[in-house]
Amino acid sequence: MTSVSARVPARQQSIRASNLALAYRLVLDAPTPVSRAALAAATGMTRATAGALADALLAAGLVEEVAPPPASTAGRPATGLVPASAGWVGLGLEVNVDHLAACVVDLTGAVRHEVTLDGDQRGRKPGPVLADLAELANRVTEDLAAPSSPEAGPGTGLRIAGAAVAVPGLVRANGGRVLRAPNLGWQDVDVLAELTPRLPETPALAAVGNEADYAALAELAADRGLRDFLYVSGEIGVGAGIVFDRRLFTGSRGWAGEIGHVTVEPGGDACRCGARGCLETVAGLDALRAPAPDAASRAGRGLGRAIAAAVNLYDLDTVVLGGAYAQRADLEEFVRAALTEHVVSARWAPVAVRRSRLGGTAAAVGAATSVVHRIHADPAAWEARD
Amino acid sequence: MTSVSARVPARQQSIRASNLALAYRLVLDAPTPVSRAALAAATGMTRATAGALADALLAAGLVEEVAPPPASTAGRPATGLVPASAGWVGLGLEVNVDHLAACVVDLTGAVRHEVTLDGDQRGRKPGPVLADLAELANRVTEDLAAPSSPEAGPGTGLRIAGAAVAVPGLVRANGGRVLRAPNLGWQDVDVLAELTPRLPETPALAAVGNEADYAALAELAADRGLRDFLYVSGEIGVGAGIVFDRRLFTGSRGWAGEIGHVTVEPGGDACRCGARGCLETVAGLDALRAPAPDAASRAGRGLGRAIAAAVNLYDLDTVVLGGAYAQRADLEEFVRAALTEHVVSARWAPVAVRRSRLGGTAAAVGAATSVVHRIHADPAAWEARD
DNA sequence: CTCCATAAGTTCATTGGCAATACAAATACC
DNA sequence: GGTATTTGTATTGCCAATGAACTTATGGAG
Repeated sequence: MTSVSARVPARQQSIRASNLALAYRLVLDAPTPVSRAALAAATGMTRATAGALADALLAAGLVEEVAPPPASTAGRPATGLVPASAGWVGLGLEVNVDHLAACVVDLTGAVRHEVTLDGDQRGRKPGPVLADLAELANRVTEDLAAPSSPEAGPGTGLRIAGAAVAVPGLVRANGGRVLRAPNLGWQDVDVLAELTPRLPETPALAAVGNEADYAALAELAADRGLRDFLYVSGEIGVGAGIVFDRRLFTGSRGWAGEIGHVTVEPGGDACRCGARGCLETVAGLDALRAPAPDAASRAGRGLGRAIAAAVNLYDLDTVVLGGAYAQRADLEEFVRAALTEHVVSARWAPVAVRRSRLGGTAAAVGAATSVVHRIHADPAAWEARD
Repeated sequence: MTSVSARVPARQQSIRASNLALAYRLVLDAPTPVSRAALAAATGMTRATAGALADALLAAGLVEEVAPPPASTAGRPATGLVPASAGWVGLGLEVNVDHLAACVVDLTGAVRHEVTLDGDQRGRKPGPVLADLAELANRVTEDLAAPSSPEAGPGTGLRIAGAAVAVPGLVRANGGRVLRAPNLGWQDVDVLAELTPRLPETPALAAVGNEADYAALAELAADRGLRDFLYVSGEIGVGAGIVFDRRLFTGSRGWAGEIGHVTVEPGGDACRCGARGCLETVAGLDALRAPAPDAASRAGRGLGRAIAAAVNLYDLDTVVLGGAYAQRADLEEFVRAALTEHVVSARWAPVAVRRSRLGGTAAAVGAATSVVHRIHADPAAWEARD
């Protein structure tokens, strides 16, 4: 998920690909339909060029034309362009401690279909879990193929562009291999290899990623105002996704955001990881549910210190609390207080804190969104595939 | 220092600029002289294109041709290209607590000239300090202009491309304004506005940045093997520079890497910033020099926890200890132990820890290097300026 | 109701940069 | 000295963007 400056020269088609992505980005980000002329004006391209790129996006099925609004000014009315609501969609899958989920997100970012299967996955072997997940995924793709399914909505003909799988654990970047998912009891599981043969309807393009990272992407898609933020997911384990410049920051190996093992109580309780005083030992669900009377304040303060460390180190302006934290207004207050106290830049630029408004399947939605993002980022690659 | 995806369309000249930078990068990174044919082979460009770009770099004075090596194989011997040792250079300036420094770095990354002025700057007003710094800078530029100065070396005719100033404090990105430099006693100082009129020989291109960030750049330039690392500078304050994918990561506002105020002893000593238990209170120079018998171990453990937090959050593979820490082998051991204990990924990928081998003016060198990096990154912008 | 101003969108010749190919130059090996 | 081999250069064609002219579609003035 990290851009690597390729040692490949730019050719004429690179500039076209770049401009096509630029034009698409404007259509995607605009709150209202965009005309070809507006595209040209916003970018500095000529209307001729903007028109040609718009036609290419139309031909690829990535945008749609909408009827011009009632003309209020002189001149020929503009035909608007909006992201296509039919055509390519992303498939998002999620393995979590207490449920499995599959969902489909279209190019507009809308969730078109979602299926969850509740059930404790702890202690189950990866094989059966992934078999269940594949069945869920195939049910979703079959629903999409059904001629007049209610989920498909007005624009039928949704085609899966690719899939991504969210897992609560450490994933090797570019590998599709889960190194360690302690709360599932998994160790070194090749999710891609297990899953791919069981998903006949889904093209090869697939990725495996951390649950918190994908949930952060879902949050980004849901709130246009977000740009640089920390998403903290509180479950049995505590993970974080960092979004910088509207892109996921996963580190070179995909292991960034391991906030759960930041030390918040030196010499504190022993953690599963072998160290002492990790955030997880005071603010993981097991600790939060403990009968100790000060569990919540202890968790809140620890969480606040860890988040303040992340904000100090990354220079972020917003923190979103997700997972189980989304229900805990008390923790939010502790975090807000800790940021005011510990973040150096807070006096110039206060850090916003809020709880996620997304449901329990944010990671699945984010995984699907990540697939859609690939199309958004490089529409030229999707021109021929129709 | 952060790349912002500009909403500017790619033109034909963009592709040339991109390819020129690609060719230059290869020349810069190669351990031995590079031929035009090797350039073509490495990138996939045709020899014609590579040759044209090489000629452009030569004409701009950014590379030099060297005599072909004694031919060992059949075929026409290749004329090698190396980064130019004459021509454009970067000017780096540094304000620090106990010294001022100015230095010049050429396109090969070599330090061509360096001047320091020792003296306690604490409590002095910004005006006089910056006047002294400007005088230092002007002495350096005059030395360069002198026909046969020993510093200029064989390739005289060094021209200042721009300047950058390192300051131990919080700097607003793109502003040139120092918000707060507690150890200098500065608050809201417009360094660029103060300095620019006093530097008649230096072009307008100038930047102001954090001392630790620039020191990290110097470290990067000195060690080809570095790619993603944390540089921690221990002085009165404790700062960090983060380099990710060989680029400085400063956050969107330039305030990333504020490790000095990560909480390492909850409820600990009061810090200048108003909080308690900040890293600075246990591992800043004042604490290290304190007579307490456990000062070093306490500092080492606190430093280790803070660095482990940064490594967990950023997914880095190397830590460089700089500033006063560069002399402290004892601290290095504490940090190494803490990383082994607290970093989740350490069992798959151990984190390397080492002390900086650069001297006390690393920040000045890094500042000059940052100017050189601008030329390296966009050689096309420097074609006409001759 | 007609004409004109205005804005959107399209067509076509021109321009800049790279690819492909052919060609010239310089060396090792037989 | 001739041939193979590699480097470097010149020529032609292609692609995508530019700029200007042209067509289309609307509101408003007379």
